[in-house]
Amino acid sequence: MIIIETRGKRVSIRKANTDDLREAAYMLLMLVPLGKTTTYKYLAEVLGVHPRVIARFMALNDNPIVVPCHRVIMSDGRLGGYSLGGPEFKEKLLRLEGVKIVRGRIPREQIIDFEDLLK
DNA sequence: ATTTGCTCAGCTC
DNA sequence: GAGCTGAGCAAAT
Repeated sequence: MIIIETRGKRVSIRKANTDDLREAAYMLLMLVPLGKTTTYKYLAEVLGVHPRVIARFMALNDNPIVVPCHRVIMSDGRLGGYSLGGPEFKEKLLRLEGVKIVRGRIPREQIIDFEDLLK
């Protein structure tokens, strides 16, 4: 995979096949610490794909044990979907990890920013 | 807070 | 290759 970065805005020239992108997505996700979350949008921005593609990748996650796809939420703080047990289960998992959910939303502080993470 | 329209890669056939 | 779909987004209401 080749990623060219121009003035802060990322432009990716994707010679990568989808499997490569998938793996990249999973690896980034594994950088998200316990008790924090990230969003489909962030991941999409970093990888230079459409957010829905990230969602698709998560849905196809074949190894939920090592890939914490429940930590990926929507950009507005709402939970988004979860194919293994539904959104209720996703919420349960997050609560279990110490993520606080306020009125159906996850507060900003608990959503990591890849800009910072990758420094 | 809710509705509306846009999106685009993956999927299916 | 054409058409459909969606674990989303953003603007307008």
